[in-house]
Amino acid sequence: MSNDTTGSRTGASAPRRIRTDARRNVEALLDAAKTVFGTSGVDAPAKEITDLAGVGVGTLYRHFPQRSDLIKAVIEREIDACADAAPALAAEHPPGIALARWLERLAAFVVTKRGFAAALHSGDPAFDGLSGYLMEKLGPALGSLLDAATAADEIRAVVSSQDLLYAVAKLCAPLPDEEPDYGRRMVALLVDGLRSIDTQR
Amino acid sequence: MSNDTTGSRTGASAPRRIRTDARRNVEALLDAAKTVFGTSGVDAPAKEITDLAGVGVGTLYRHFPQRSDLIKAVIEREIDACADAAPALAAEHPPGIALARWLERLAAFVVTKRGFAAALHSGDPAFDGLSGYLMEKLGPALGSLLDAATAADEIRAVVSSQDLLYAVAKLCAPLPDEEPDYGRRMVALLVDGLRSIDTQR
DNA sequence: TATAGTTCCGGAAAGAGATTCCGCTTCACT
DNA sequence: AGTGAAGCGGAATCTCTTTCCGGAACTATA
Repeated sequence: MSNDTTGSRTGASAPRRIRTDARRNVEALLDAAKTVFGTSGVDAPAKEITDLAGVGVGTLYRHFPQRSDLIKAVIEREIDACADAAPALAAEHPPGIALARWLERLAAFVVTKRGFAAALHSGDPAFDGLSGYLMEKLGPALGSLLDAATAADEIRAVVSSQDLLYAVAKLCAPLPDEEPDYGRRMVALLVDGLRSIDTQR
Repeated sequence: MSNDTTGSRTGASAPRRIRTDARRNVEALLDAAKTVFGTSGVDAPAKEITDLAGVGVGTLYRHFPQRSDLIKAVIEREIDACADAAPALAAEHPPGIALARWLERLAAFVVTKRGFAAALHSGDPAFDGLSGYLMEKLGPALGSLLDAATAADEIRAVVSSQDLLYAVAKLCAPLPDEEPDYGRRMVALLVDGLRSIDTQR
């Protein structure tokens, strides 16, 4: 009676490890959903996703009871990937270039993932917290790039990472009739501005 | 054989007048849709709308074969209302105040109508042209207010109506975790800046 | 490795809502 | 008033979502 059936040190919160097939299915679903969302939009039939993932519908609903759960998971995964790209860039390039490259990558993400801006602006309470997640994950990543670039005297210290993040998010959520790379151009301009140390008095 | 069956002067393009009951139903549907969209979101069941409008589902689909047609029509109607408000404001207030009031009204529209930002950012080609419609209708309305205010020396002539329009549209499409009146505040700030003639050298 | 106890899976079935279709009504014009 | 077109309602149909449960697969233990 007094024995912990799992033997785990973490206690009541982790009664058992997640089954490996379950994790594999979740990954397959997220991959499939990312692809299908890109092809047919976020309102694509569930069957299209489950077929591509090679699982039954039941499995989809087990892991993502609401469609918004699936959308959120896909987006959060992309945000993570974006954050993870920062250290590699920082290692490969001088600070100013690393920052520019990373912002380009962020802009590309926001521009191409229409579903992202749509979810962010949908007003659906299911997506509350998404922009919080964005700040939380990307804020530090951007912050360290920014600090490094500032310390190396490659940019002017005039913006916070939050300022930049929101600026990119808002500028890159394009209006339909805008030229397609309006957002990217504006961000590039912004970065050029930041890096224009030598033209300053 | 050679007779025009309608007797209309406009020729082939207007074979017959639109039936008054049809027009009445369209109006009822738009009113109902506006209300229901506000209450239950743009994905509300069609029945909810037709019931409120007091018509059958068939009637909805006759006039708006796609849901996006209905959404577009509702939004365009609000845009029209916004544009129509300009002359009245211009008649009642001095130019600078009229401009400020109108921008407040525009901001309120963008902020409250979540569906607007969502449609604009959805990426669905069905909504292409919406932002064009916005520019086309609101551009001149804002332009005349702006010209009047500039002529009366109540604001500085530093922005185009398109600049202002896009600025409002983008600033007021709020991220979920932002304070709710972030957009309104930013627009107010913008207007204050425009009107700060006396503090300029 | 064999066993017991869970967790997870697939896909049929039920439910919910969207969309079509057509006989009947209402309107505009003469 | 008569006539033909336009429009209407809502039952029927179709599509997609969501639930449900018998059985398969996995993990922990001996």
